[in-house]
Amino acid sequence: MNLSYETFLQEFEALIGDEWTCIFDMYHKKLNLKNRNIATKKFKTIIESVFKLSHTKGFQAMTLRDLSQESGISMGGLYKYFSNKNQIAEMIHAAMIHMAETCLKIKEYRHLDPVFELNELLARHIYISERLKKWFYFVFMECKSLDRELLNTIMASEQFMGEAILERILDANKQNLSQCTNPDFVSAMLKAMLQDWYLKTWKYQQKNINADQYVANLLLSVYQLIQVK
Amino acid sequence: MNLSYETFLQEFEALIGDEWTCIFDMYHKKLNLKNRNIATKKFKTIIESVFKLSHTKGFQAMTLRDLSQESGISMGGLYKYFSNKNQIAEMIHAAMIHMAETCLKIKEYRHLDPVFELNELLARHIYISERLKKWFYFVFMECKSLDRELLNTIMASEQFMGEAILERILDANKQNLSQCTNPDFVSAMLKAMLQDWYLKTWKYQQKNINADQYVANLLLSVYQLIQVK
DNA sequence: AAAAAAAGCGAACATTCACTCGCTTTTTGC
DNA sequence: GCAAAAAGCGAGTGAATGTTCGCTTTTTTT
Repeated sequence: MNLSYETFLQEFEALIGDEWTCIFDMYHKKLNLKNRNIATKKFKTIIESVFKLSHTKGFQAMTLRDLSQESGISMGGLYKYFSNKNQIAEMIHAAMIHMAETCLKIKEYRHLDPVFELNELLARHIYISERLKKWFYFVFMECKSLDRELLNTIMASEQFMGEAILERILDANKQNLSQCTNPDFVSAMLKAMLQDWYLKTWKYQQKNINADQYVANLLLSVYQLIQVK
Repeated sequence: MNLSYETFLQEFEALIGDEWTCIFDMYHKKLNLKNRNIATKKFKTIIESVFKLSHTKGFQAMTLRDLSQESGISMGGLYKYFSNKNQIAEMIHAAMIHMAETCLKIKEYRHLDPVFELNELLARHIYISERLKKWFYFVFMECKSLDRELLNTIMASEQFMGEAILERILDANKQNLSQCTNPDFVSAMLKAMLQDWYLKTWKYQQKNINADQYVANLLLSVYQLIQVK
């Protein structure tokens, strides 16, 4: 059996619902927001405007007047949904981390076939970053507007992923399923490819490669790179 | 024969000299700078300060007061070396493009063994981006502070590189030197790896992988991915 | 339907920033 | 060694930005 993007999406919805209610759940108390219906819609328009503006001019260069105009919400109105500009970035980061971890950590992979585990790991990462494309892109590009603590969380989960990949390759070698001569480099390569998917979305869109095809190609490359027998 | 980073550095010096005189040559007329000796030194301290500050807080978030303090040059003094803040970014971009193109285009690769050509292409790119690490990183992260024209130049040279890689793979297939079933994906993968080298410098530094080792690993992967016979 | 609560508004405020300019110091040309 | 030119200085300026707050409109509760 192989995971597909469609089945992943179902899993995502069952697990998280959607990103806007997730943000609401995380922050409504802090911000004194009562009406879930209204607030989730506003979060959607605000954050999508933030994504659009920071994609073209960057988060720091985006002014709150820009955001007000783009979202159609007044300055005073905006401030009901965050307490200062930097908190917007923080909310996006924190919610994205929460969603990604919820999605990636439900499965306990250990003690299965390491090559299969590696496939699962890579596929799930592509799928979650496909579902949350703009979130991943934002977090990568704007991580400098962040405080140390959140940044550390991100770095940690980055490293966790890198090590997980490496471990599977080493396991596969140990179990004589593969003979990879440069596991460190190959795992770095695979991580770079996970990143490329959300950093260069336009490129793959232009080449008409969807998430499933990308995963298929990635897994083919894994077989060649670690020389699965 | 194989190019090494050391021999590349000699070539670079012979061709360009160093980055600061390059910037001086490109901009001294516009800025009315007369003393080459003084100006190149100042450019060095200013731009290195820009790299440091924009690495930690981003170019947009960096204020000219920050820059003044970091470089030890007064506000008025700084403005002798650029006419407005955004021009700093433009100068860095333009100079970096100029240096990279000078380095990459001297060699006319066509009509040799395509696999050899591919190796050369990749190696040269790693080496130039190693020599100009901070420049490449800055251009990637801060390209949003740019006007359309310069951005287009960058995009064009990006695409040129991608196509050059792809062509070599297709040629190798055609000449029956390799049998790559997914040339589009493999070329995307190689490009991603070129980028990873200057985006994640700290990672490879930590793993004690230098430019030559990186190239060697990359070339090994090429052989596996395009299945050289 | 009235009253209370929540959501939304935008002009006003204080602050910060990029940038300037009159001046001093250093370098260059003779 | 002196005059002219170049380089360097930093307080001052106007514009723009993040943030607030008294008020209006909409929604919820009773």
